[in-house]
Amino acid sequence: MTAKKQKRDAAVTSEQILDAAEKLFSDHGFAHVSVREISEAGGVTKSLIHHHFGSKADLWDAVKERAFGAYLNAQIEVLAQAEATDGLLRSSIEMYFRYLEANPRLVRIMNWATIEGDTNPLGARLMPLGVQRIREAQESGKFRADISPEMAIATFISATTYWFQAQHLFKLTLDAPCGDLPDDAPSRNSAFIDNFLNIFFNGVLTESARLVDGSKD
Amino acid sequence: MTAKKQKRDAAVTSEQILDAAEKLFSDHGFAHVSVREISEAGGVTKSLIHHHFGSKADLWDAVKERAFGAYLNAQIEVLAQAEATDGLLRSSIEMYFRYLEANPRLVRIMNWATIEGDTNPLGARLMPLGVQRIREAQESGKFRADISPEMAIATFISATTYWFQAQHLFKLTLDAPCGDLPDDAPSRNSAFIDNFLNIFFNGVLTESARLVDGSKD
DNA sequence: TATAAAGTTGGTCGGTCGGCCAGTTAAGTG
DNA sequence: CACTTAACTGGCCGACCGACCAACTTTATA
Repeated sequence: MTAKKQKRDAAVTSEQILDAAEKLFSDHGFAHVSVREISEAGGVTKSLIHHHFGSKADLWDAVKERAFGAYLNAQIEVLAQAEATDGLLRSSIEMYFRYLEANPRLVRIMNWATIEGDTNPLGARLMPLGVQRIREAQESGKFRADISPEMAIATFISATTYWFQAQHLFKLTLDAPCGDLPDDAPSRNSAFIDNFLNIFFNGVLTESARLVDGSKD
Repeated sequence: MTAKKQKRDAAVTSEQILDAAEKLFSDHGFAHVSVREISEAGGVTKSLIHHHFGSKADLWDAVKERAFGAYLNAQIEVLAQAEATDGLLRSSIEMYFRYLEANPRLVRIMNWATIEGDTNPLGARLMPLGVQRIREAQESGKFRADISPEMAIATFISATTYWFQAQHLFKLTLDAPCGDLPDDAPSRNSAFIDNFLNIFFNGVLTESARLVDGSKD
């Protein structure tokens, strides 16, 4: 162990609290979780939570901030490395989708934050970037000019986000009627994003660009 | 007054309670609302709520059941009257969208129910109906064969539902960067559904069907 | 009208909540 | 080492919660 063991470390303790709170809050929502539960789950005293975070609401804010911050960092990294590639929009959408897939807790936190009226910063950050890309594609004649870039982005954010938000609903309704779809979550997710990208880009591309793209009809 | 006035009417009282509960629950969620608040808002005694509905949780169930039931009745009516028309799928999607637009409280109740793990019956009812229609369109060569009907329906449900769920987020992100979009909610909703249907059907139709449809490129 | 049934009320119970505070212990500093 | 600061603890408090109950009033029934 390179790190010397310490009996007290505010940073470590804070993260323990945040971890426990994130799990409980994302599972059951802010109102359904008590500070006592969090303290027990995190192996700390209830008073210690108030010492580090002030109030229960402040702790919830801290949990959200950490979760959204982690996503934004990942997204910035993704955009930086995807800057050069050609199918930037396509890969960005897929990246966003895969990130949500890999972080179900973030999906639930976003959902709680949204329904409680909070302004989570994810969409706000994504929107202008994507809009700009679509505008460029429209000017170069690849994308149809009669679609609104903002609404196209809203469509993609909505479709992908809600897919994970309501995954257990879709699982329910998909299991019963049709037998030709995969029944494990990963393959189902892949099937969804493939179909979505297929529909989305076929609907967005111009006639000429669609032929170049080589999409089958 | 044809109905004789009664000082006591269980049905009327129940609806008063349900109305107050629906408003408060949809606004703030189950956990954030107390039975006392509901009783005060509904002009009844707290004990009366327990008398009529048993527990707070049972009241919440009753609220959801009424809201979903009202939607299902409307949806059945819509499907019946749209049965004859040609663009059935298109009009069904638009009907669903307009119903959500007209009933923001239902949207929030659905969201609360979903995030709390409840199985709301809306998607389950819509899915098989829409899938069947898409299958027919595929067999008649109007829709592309390489898309999954189930995933196409999931895309449309996701996009439309989340649009209303996160409306205040979109409003926020749409206001700042772009000035060419309408700033009132109704026009914005129309702009969204127009763009979505435009993209969706262009992405779903076959080459030949797209030409017949007369969609501009 | 007698009687049962249902609607309605105010009051109260045990329990849990978030927050606070006085006191204790470990870490940092000179 | 002494001393300050920060991490941490246990216990307690008033407020509020959902649920329950006994009593009272109106409606329905026969």
